[in-house]
This record gives sequence, structure tokens and C-alpha cells, in this order.
Amino acid sequence: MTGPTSAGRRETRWHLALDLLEEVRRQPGLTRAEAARRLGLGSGSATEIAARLRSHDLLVETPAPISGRGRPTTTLRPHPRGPVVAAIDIRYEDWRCAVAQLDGTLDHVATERHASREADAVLLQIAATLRDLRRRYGHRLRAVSVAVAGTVRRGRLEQAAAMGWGPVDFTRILPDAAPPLLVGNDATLAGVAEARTGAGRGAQTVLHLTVEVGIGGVLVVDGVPISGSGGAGGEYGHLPLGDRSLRCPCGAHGCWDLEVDGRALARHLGAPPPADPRRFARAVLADAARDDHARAATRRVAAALAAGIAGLVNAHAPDVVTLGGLAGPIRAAAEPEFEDAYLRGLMAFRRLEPTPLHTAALGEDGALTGAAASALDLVLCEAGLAAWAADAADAARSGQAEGYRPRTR
Amino acid sequence: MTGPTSAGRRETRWHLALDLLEEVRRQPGLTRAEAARRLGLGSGSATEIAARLRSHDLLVETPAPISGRGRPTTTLRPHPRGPVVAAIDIRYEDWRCAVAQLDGTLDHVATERHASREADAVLLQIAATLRDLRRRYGHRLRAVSVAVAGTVRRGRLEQAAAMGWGPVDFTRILPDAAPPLLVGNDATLAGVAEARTGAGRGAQTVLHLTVEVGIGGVLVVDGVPISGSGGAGGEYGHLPLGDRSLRCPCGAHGCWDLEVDGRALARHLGAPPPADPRRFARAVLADAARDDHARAATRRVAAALAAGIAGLVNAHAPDVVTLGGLAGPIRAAAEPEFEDAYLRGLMAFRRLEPTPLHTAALGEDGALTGAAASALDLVLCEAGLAAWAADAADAARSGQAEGYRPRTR
DNA sequence: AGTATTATCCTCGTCCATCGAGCATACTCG
DNA sequence: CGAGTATGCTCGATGGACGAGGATAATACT
Repeated sequence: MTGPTSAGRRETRWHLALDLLEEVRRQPGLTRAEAARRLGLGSGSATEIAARLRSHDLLVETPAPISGRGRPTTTLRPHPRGPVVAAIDIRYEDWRCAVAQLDGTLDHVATERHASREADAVLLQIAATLRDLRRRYGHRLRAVSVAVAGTVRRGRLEQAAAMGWGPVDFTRILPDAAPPLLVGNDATLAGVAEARTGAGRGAQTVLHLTVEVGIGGVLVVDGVPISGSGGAGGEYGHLPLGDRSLRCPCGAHGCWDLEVDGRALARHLGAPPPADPRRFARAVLADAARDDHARAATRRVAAALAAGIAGLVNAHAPDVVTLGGLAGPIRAAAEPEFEDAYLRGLMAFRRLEPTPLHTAALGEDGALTGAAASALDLVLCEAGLAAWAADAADAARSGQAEGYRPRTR
Repeated sequence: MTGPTSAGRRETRWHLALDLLEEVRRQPGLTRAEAARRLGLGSGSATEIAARLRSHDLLVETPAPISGRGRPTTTLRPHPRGPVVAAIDIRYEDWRCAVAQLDGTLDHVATERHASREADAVLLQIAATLRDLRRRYGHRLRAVSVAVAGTVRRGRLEQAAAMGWGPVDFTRILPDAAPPLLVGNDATLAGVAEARTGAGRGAQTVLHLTVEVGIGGVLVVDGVPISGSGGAGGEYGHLPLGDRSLRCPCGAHGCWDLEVDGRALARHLGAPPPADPRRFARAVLADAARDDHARAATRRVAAALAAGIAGLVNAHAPDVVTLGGLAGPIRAAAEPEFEDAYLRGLMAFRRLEPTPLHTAALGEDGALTGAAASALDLVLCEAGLAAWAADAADAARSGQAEGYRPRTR
């Protein structure tokens, strides 16, 4: 009489449906028959699962383009009234916001310059946008994920040196009746995106490294970022791979951070520490083609970057390394020195098949894409789907209570 | 008529039973009622699952010691005719073998000195032992796992410098009708053991580091080692944290390896490279209390070790670091210098609560315990249990077939 | 155009892991 | 020895998943 409402039951309830959704997510526009084949489903199960996903506004089926003989099948796509997540990327000069459906594709990407770079002002703007999204999507908005260039621990931003922020509590940005909030380091999230859908796609273990001011990154295994206790890992820039006599703003000495970015280029050129190391670095890299000093400085930085990458390849044996931010341009500006330092830093047995280094494929969308992906992870799990189904049921019930709805569902 | 024999069905079939076994494994001697509570099982499900595990010779229930009122419950223990795995640890002077039951406790630990250190000779001895185990346990022997101090990639030993071995194919050691074979790096496996049942127990992310000749280790997340492509990771010793002018036997320069072991101590003392760096290191550490030169060398090595550990803590943010091999003694021999270098290497915000460094709890059993654990992982999964059940059914059927059974299977 | 071929989809009866409720059981405590 | 308490077992119900077989919708061939 009570029905299968227990927790244990609920958890297994969406098992295969979830697998199907994951397939669709991995390959948007997948055909239903193909998905069933991949999951090893019989046609009966496929029918049942597809029907359930349709009736819960999770997927729609549209006739697939026909190819060859046989009865045509349908393609599976996110439902137009299905769950969505919001992804936000806070950058130095602006912030971006996007909405993503179940397949992870970004919609409504909007970029807005900071009116003020103060944390309060930025958060206020974001909060207004989220209120708007909440109005527009209602309970369809299932999660919010924020990417920011700072140290994130236990879902809190501890510091964002680039923005000049101290600890920030992001829960303020949420509207009432809030969906779950995730906060993540931008390089970590970009790494997740590159590993799943970017230059590391298909690889099991991906090391993603980004040079902006200093160097950040993450090791991603099977699409999951290895980011340690409370998510505070990924500070590869603070491995002591550099000159021990240099003190890092982080408090340690000899950090790799100090050898690979605009600050390092300035030091090598005898220039004072630049106010905007990124801009400075781009200028020096552009000069490297004709200016001897710029070229020499670039080569030193390229070698320091490549040697560190080789060390990390030794330590972690990734299948592929993806390079974001300035790492690609630095490599390109001093290709021979970079490759030489990389190979020389590898253990001999790894040199036969050196781990490939790829430039990040998602460019500046990386962090935003990764934020969307991590938010979707919250939706596309058994608990998330169960909550979605329960919400829909609640909505239907309260709709009845409000008046006109016949109760025969 | 055909019954639920499909693959998809099989997989979910052992789901809860598996969870129960995992609980028993995590805490041997767990009581049945307690296990049901932890898994959120109703008493009906608990009864069914326990009955199935009993009937498949996986668990036995013995009356639990009674405490307080109420009906007494039973304790769950591995079945005396249940599946077992073999764990082997190949070390410099000897090799060890043990058998483990489902709860991971080691039985019949035997140590045997190498008659010859040649790979062929060692493998021959091991093969004989495994044939013996196979005879004794028959199909109960479900997996064999070998720990060895070398580079393992895709299940093959690429090289074991300490033993003087090149590539070795371990499949030779298996008897006919062989159970699956796993080969793993000893430091990696010791890390798995420390993280699950040793000094890192309870922590989510554990960094295990072992100093023997050079330094090895692994990051273990939720009990799973992060060992990269083909398992060739964990070569932390080949991060370029050391003096770039020193060439490492691995082919790279400035490897951390060269700064933290007996070779480093010898270098600092002006002695020639020792034939047995471990023995040499122990001697120097013992002298450090009274000999100034030994003390100075020890301090340098301790500082190099601690600074590198701090860098890795920055990079990975583990919940705890476990120190195996000589790492503990080196730390103890120069405690102040070690702690100072560790703290100074941490990023400032980590110094408020420095990640704890614990001496490995399993001592020389670490690799063996980890090998057993990784072998058990093969058994305690849905496919493993399904295979076990199928084997038992086959045995019963062939037993019948050998006599009077009609062929109408 | 009509039929064969192919591939997919749907319906139906079955199976069984899991569930909760209620009863049975086995111990301690007073 | 009964009251109290905690656990185990039996039972009927549920619903996700399954396979078989028939229905369906396209192309390919004659």
C-alpha cells in the first residue's frame, strides 16, 4: 500500500534511465537505437525508459534523418521544458553567464563588464541575473555553478588574488528557494571541460595546465577532477620547481608560478613587476619574433614551463596534457626550446612515446563549460533525477489544488 | 522460460549484496544488524541478502557476543570455503606471499629469500608456490596480485632498477586455468593499503610517499590509486625539485629522487655512491646522533624531503600524508629541520592547519596488504561475484556430469 | 507499383530484487 | 517468570527490467 518510496528503492530507480541520459550527454543528437545498443538494452527496456524520460520532460524524440534500409529511429534531445543549470565565470575584467541543458551545450551566453571590481558589486550583479533566471525558468533551474580564479575550499572562496578578493561567501548570489550552488576554481573547471569534451576527450587521465598569472591546473581522471581535500588542490604553481631564492606571494619559496608568466618575463627583461602580467606577457610574446631580449626571455620561460610539465608527466603519467591560457602561445613562441626542455625532462622510457601536449580546444569557454558540466553532474545522478521527478509531481499536485485541474492526472 | 540471465540484469543482481560485503570488508566482524542499519536495509532485505551470501559460500554468520537486552544478532565473517586471493611482494632480498580472504586479512604469510636474484629464478619459485596454492584452493583462488619495486605499465613490468631487471612478463608465474593476474608498483600498493586500512584510514585523499632508493608514492582518492595511463604514474621522485646539474639514472635532470635517499647522503658526505643505498642510509641516520657530518647530511636530506612534500601538499591538498620506508626515520633524525622546511614550503593559507604527516602504519606489510586489497577488488565487484556464483554452479553441474547425470543440462 | 529486406518499435507475460508490515524469536532485566 | 527490547523471518505487493514475437516504416529490388 505504501508503495516503493523508500530511499534505497529510489536510488536504483533511475539507474538505466541515467545511463541513457549520460550517453545523450556524451554525444548530443544520439539516436535511440544506437543508445540502446551501447547500453546493451533490449528493445522492450529501451521503450520503457524512453517513455519514462519523455513523460518526465527530460528528453524529446524527433525523427532521425534516414540512412539506409530499415525502420527509421529517432534522435534523443533535451526536452524544451527539461531541467537546466546556470554557469557563471568570473574573470578579471568581466563575468559571463550561460544556461545549459542536459546535453551540456551552452545557451544564452552573456558577457558583462564589471562596473566595479569589488566583490560586493560583482556579486550583486550576479544575484540580479540569477533572480532573473529563476523567474524565467522556475523549478527548471536545478543548479548554479560559479567558476572563479581563486582558491576554493569546501565550497567557499578563500581568496582570489587576481581580483584582490579575500574570503567571499557566494551563497548570497542565490535567489530564494535556491537551487544548489557550486563554486570551483576556473582552471579546475576548464580542465574538466577539456577532459570531457575538449582536447582531452577520450583520454582517461588528462593533465590540464593553464598559465595566466602563475599557473593552475588539475588532473582529471575519468572526467572527475582530482582536487583534494575540500577541492583546494590543483595549485601546481606552488610546487618548488623554480629558483629557491625567490619568494612567492603565496608565502613559499621557489614556486613554479614565478617562472612561467608575465612576471617571469619582466624579471628576465629587467623590467619592474607588471601591473597586468597577462597583457605584459602577450606583448613580450608578440615581440619575440623580432626582439632578441624578448626572445631570450620567452625561451627561458618556455623552458621552465616545459621542464615542469615534463616533471608532472613523470609523476602522473597522464594520457594527454592540455594547455590553456598563455601556455599555448608561450610554447608556440619558443617551440624548439620548449620541445627540447620537455623531452629532456621526461624519464627515458617515456621518451619513446612522449605524452602529447595539446592546446586547449575550448578556449575562453573552458571554465564556463566546465562549470555547466559540474552543475549537470548534480542533476544527472539518481538523487537529482528523483528530485526532479518529485518536483514535477509536486507542481502537478499544487496545480490541482489551485483549482481547475481534473484529478485524473 | 529463459530466465533473467542477461548481462544487464546480472550486473544489478549483486548490488546490495556487494554493499554488504564491502561493509564487512571495511570492518571485519561487523554485526548483521549493524550492517543492515548502515546500508538502510529493511529486515526483509537483510534476511534475503544474508541468505544468498550464505548459500553462495561467501559469508558465515556466527552468534554475536550478547550485549544488553534484545534478541542477539550474528557477526558476519568470510566463509571458510569462500573465495581467496594471493598476494605477492617481491623485495630486494626476499619475496613474500600471503593468502587473503574477503575481509582482507592476510593468512599464511610466508617469506622466502631469493636463491638467485635473476628474474627467471625468482619467477620460477613464485610459479611453484602459486601452483601449490592452486592445488590447495582450486577455484577458490580468484586472483593473484604481485607487488614489485619497478615501473609497471599496462599490467607489465617495464623495469625494476633495484632488482636489475628489464621488462618481465609475469603471466608465466600463473598455473594453468589461471585466475586473473595483477601487477602493481609496491609503493602504489602500499599507498592503497595505508589509505584504506593504515595511517590514512578515513581520509578521502591520501598522499603516500616512500623513500627506499629514491622516492615513490601515490595519491589515493577514496581508496583508488591515481596512477595514470596504464598505471605508470606515481613517479614523484622524478619531479625536478632538485639540483638541475645532477643527472638522474632515469635520464632526466634534477630529480627529487637524488636528494632524499642514501645516494644523497653519500654525496653530501663526499662518499662514493653506495652499493646498497638503504643500508647506507640507515647507518648514516644511526650516526646522526653523534657525528656532525652525518647530522649535517641528514639535515640536508630531511629538508629536501620535507620541502618536496610541502610542494606536493600544495599541489594536491591531501587530507593526510603517510610516510613509508626511510621517510619516517629521516624525519625523526632531523625533526626540527624537517618540520621547518615543511612549514616554509606550504602556501601561507595552508599553514594554519598544516596537513598532517603520519608514519605509515602497516610497516613492511604495506605492499602485501595493498596487493591483497587490489586483488580483492576484482572479486568484490558485480562481475566478480557473478563469476564466483557461476563457477560454483558449474562445479556442481560437472560433479553431477562426472557420474550419472543425463545430458539435458 | 508491388514485394522483399532490413531495422526498429511496441505489447505482453514473466521474473525477481526489494520493500513494509506483522508476527515470531531470543535474549536481559526486574 | 513475565515485561521489555532488539532482531529475524514470512508474506504479499510493487515495479523495473527482460525476451519473444508481432507490428511498423523505411529502402532496395524486380
